[in-house]
Formats: sequence, C-alpha cells, structure tokens
Amino acid sequence: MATIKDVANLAGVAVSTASYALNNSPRVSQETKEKVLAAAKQLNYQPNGIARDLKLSKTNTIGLILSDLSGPFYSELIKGVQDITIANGYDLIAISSLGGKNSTAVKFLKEKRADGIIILAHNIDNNLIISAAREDMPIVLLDRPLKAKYVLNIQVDNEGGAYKAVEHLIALGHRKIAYLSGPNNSYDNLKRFAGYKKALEDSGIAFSNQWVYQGNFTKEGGYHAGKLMLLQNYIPEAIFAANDEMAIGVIEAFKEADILIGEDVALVGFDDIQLSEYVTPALTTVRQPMKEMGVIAAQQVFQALNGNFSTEAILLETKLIIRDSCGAKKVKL
Amino acid sequence: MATIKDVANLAGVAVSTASYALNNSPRVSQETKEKVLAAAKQLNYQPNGIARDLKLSKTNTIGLILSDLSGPFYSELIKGVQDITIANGYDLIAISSLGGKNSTAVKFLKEKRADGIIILAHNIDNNLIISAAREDMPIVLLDRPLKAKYVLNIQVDNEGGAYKAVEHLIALGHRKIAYLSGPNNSYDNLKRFAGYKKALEDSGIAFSNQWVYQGNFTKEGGYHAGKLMLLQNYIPEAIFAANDEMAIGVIEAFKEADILIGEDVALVGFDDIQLSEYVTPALTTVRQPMKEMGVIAAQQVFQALNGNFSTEAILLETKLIIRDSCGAKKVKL
DNA sequence: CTGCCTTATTGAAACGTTTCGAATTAATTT
DNA sequence: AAATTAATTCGAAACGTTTCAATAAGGCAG
Repeated sequence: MATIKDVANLAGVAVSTASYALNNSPRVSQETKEKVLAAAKQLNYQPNGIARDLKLSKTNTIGLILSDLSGPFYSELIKGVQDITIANGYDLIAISSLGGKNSTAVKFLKEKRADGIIILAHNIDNNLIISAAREDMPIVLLDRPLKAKYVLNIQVDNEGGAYKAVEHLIALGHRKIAYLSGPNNSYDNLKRFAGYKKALEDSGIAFSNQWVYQGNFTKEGGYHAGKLMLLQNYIPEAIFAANDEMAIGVIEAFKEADILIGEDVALVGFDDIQLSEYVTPALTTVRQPMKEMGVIAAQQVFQALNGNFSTEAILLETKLIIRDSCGAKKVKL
Repeated sequence: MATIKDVANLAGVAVSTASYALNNSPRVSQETKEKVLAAAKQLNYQPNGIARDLKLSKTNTIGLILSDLSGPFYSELIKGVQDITIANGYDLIAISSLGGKNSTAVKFLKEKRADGIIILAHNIDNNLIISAAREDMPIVLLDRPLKAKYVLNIQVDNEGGAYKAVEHLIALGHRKIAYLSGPNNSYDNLKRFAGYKKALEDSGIAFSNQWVYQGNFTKEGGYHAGKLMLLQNYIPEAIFAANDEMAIGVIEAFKEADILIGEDVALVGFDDIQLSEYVTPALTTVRQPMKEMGVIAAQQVFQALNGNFSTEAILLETKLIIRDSCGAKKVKL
C-alpha cells in the first residue's frame, strides 16, 4: 500500500508538501498540487485513516453502543442518530456490548475510539462510563440516569407511560391487573413498575406481590409467564407487560389455551415495536419516541463537543397507542 | 490522559520496559512488572488503541457493512457474524453504507479501518470493493457475485428459492401468477425473477410482461402495486412477491378492498422476516438461512486472514415456509 | 545593491504505541 | 578468575500522518 511518502517521492517533493497538497492547502502552488495529485492517482494512494486519527487525536466518529445489535427495537433510534451524525459530517458506527468485559463496546470506551458515544445498553457499567467520559468524548446515556462529568442523560418517561397504560386498564373496569416484569436490574423496568403501582394506588386498588410475573423482557419469558398463569389457574382480568416482546409471548401462550385476549383478558405492552401492530390481536401499547430520542441524543453529543454541556436530564413523553388487545374498542361498540 | 510515557516515568523505567510489563512479556522481571502495573493503576492509564493499531497495522476488528443499519431483516445475520467474531477474539462493528460517496462504509473500505469486511449493501460499488480488498483485509460479498482477488462470495440460491415458491403456486392450481418486483439493479431481484420465469416455463405457462409489478422491495411499493391491481380491476390468481415487505404491503392493500388473501388470491413472499409469521394471514415465504450466512461469512473472513482463500462461490439453500397466505392449508382440508 | 516582504518549500517533531538490537548486570561454567 | 551465558533493561526506530518553524527564492521599493 502506497503511503504519502511514496507519493512525495514520486512527485519529487517533501512529504510535508505532499500532505499540504493532498489536503488542498493554499500554501502550496497550483503546479505542485497537480504533480502530487497525479502521483497519488498513479500509486492509487489512500490515506491511512488510523495514522491520521492518531496525529489529530480525533476520529470523526460517533459510536452507538447497543446491548444487542440484532434487536428489532432499535431501528428507529438508529435512524434518528444517523440523520444527525451524517448532517454533521461525522461517521456513525454501531457496536454491540455483548461479550462483557472484553466486548467491543468496552474497548471503544476505554480506548477512546470515537469522539462521542451514545449508550443504550444496560450491561455497561456505570463506573466504566464515568471513567471513560471526557471532554473530548462525551457520553449520552439513554437507559438510566447517571450524574457525572461529560455524561448526558436522556430518558423516556417510563413511569408516566406505565401509569397511562394501567390507568387505561382500570378505566376499562379491571381491578386484578398483573405486572409482567423485566429484569430487576433494569432501570426501565423499575420505573415502569413504579408507574404501575402508582396507578393502582391512585385508584385505591391494593397491590399484591402475587400479581407480579417475571418475563425478562423476552418473548420466551412472556410465554412462560403466560403458561404459569394457566397452570396456576389464575387468569387476571388484565395484564400490563413491561415490554411488547413479553406481551407477544403471552399472546402465544394464551392462544394455545384458547383464551381470547381483548375479550377474556386485557393486555397492554410497552415500546410499540414494529411487530405490535401486526400481531393478532393488535397490541395496545405505550409508544416511546425512539427516533426523536436518537435525534436528541446525537444533537446532545455535538453540542457537548462544542462545549455546551446541558446539565439537566431530558425526559421524553410517551403515548398510549390503543389497539385491540386491551378490549377498549369492543367496549365502545 | 496518561500515556505509557507517564507510566514509565512514574515507575522509573524506560518506555519500552513499561510496554513489555503492560503486555506481560517474560522479558521483564516480576518486580518491575508490579512497579509498572502499580503506576498504571495510579494514573488510571488506558492504552491508546489507535496508536496501537497504527503500530501493528492491525485493528482486530471486523466490519459489517449494511445498506441500512435499521432494517429488521439483518438481525439473524448479525447474530451469526457476531458469534464467530467473538469466538475468534475479534471486535465487530456495524457500519451503514447510507450517504453514498462519503459514507462511513466507503471510508472504512478505503482507509482499511478493519481487518476484514462483510458486505450486504447493494449501494457499494464493485470497483471500490475490488480496489479495497487486500491480503490483510479480505472482503466477503453477500449480495452479488464478484470475482476478484481477496474477494469472497456467498450467495443465497435466489433463483432456486423463487422457483420453489412459484412451483408451489402452480401446484395449487394457479396459472395467472403475478411477479411483484424489486429494483431492477438488484442482483437478488434479477435472480428471483429468473426463478419465477423458469418455473412458469417448465410448467408450460406463457409469461406475460403485464404480470410484472414494480414494488421496489418496500412495503409502500407493495401497497401501491396492490392498489394498482385493484384499479386496473385485474386480480391475478396468485402473486409471488420478491420480498416479504412488499407482500405485506399487498396484504394491506387487499385487506382494504375486502379481498381475502389465501382464498381469493394466493400470495408468497421471500426472506421470511420476523413479521411474516405474525401478519394476518401468516405469510407463506421463502426462508433465507440468514444466521448461517452470517456464520459462514465470518468464517470465510478468518480463513482468508489465515491465508486460505476459497475461490469458489458458496451457494446457500433456501426453504419454502408454508403458512396461510398461499391457501395451501385450506386446500388440504 | 541592500533590505524587506511574499510565496513556496522543506525538515523535523509529534501523536502513543511496539519491538529490535544493543547494553548492562547477574549468574553459571570452566 | 576469566569466559560464557542468561536475565533485565534500555534507547531508538518505526507505523503514516499533520503542522510548526525555518529556509530559500523571487519581487519590489528605497
């Protein structure tokens, strides 16, 4: 692979002039500029970006860390982030935090391989984030609050969203409302649980622990929780699932037992993933403004890179999307 | 940020010894090793990965270039690739080819920012791929054939898959079978179209150009094509859509006109995206072994990095997944 | 013709690592 | 005690850029 040195040699100039010429600096004459460009072309010269990054201590790249690159849930988020990074002339790369201690994500954080980082991955440690964030590598955290220097916070109003969902179920006349829970170490899950409890409380419904089922945010988890309800022969009047994937699992489990969701039991999810609209019955759910979140996250990164660190956490509103699984439409008829 | 030089100073040793110590080389005594490690800890030293990459001319990273990071279609592929890269101790980063000439993907290719590249993105130019591929950066191409040095080919048997799908429709008694087409510059689409035509031919059905509708591989495209059929008042007996997203668009269009898919008209898609199973009626489709493709692609990269360049293109088999939209299940009853 | 400003070019240092070969010291063998 | 070998440590070069400060060459006014 030809280096700038080869180009300089072929063009008969110093490497510094070659560099200036290639970067179109006004310091160099038109004549030599052409000479250098010709040489570069002849040698099929491609600058070594890594050397450049090292010299400039800048990568021109924003890293987006996700807990699992393959989740369908992130599409819109990525789109939002991408729009802004492209508009700012930066590169975006997506990184998985899969693999724990020596995941690519951890390496990226430690070794400052990007100029800014956006994280939506519960399995990245707070301490790592704190020690990795620097003035020239601000970090935007999307799934939990963390007050630290060079760390920015954006959250969805999980508690409010859950409140809306459960309030809706209560308005439909349900009292025995089960909570299908995500992992307990998930901040999102905790907040949604809080919203659920608050809604019950505000309506004077006593909360009971036996209404809580663990589903781990996965479809399988939801399926098993549904099966468990059936086995225990305890079917609640309504179920609030802390995310859509689990809700879809429940639908499958109940379908196998010929229990009609939206009639025999009401169901509401959270997230509004693409599937939710297509599943039968269509899932009533709480929509998160994922694209907006991506846009704002990226904007925050660039603002921070320009020295404006907004200190206060941003809270994004959710929206209840009423479809068929909660039975509301039938009630109205 | 502390550098290795600072560490060496604090530990009172030369930079080279510090380096050896940090890399746990046997050349350095236990005693100094501890001294250096202590100094590193005290300074919160983090090695600069970019400098390391430059020195070693190696990034320990595999790049996966996708035309659109946010497509739901890639989940399984990514999973497969990820499994193998992690197993080999490499990092994986996903890159979008969005943005044309100065997309991140192009930069990655030109500047050799990864040790190997996997591409599933029709908007990356053949010439770019040819000039970017090198012994120390092999490229695996997933969506089209390209014979070039250091370029490896893996394809899905698009033609065979399409053939199976159309053959199935013919076996169900249909003769007037429409083709819902993807973009004409897509190799995948061309192959699927070829399979469609061959199946017709082999059954002695004359092909007609008016059976071809353009849907551009998008749901909207499929929707409009469906609407167009309705407007023209020409409903075929069966439709073979060159991908699932278009098929789902058709379902929506026909649903609005109260035409029953699976009864009034048979429909088969291609890809078996996650949605296909959940849509109503569930979509009969041709499944691509996406995860397997990812696994094999990654394996090929590592083999190439070890000097074994398999020259022959790999062709992966597809599988017809029969669900409700083709009406086959009803026929059997 | 000297001195001074422009303009164009250059050499060298720097970014933060790794690693070769040499140098120093300690240990072992003869 | 001298010579060889082994164990440590070190200095310097290298990876491929960018950019500062210095130099060289013209051009022009005095």
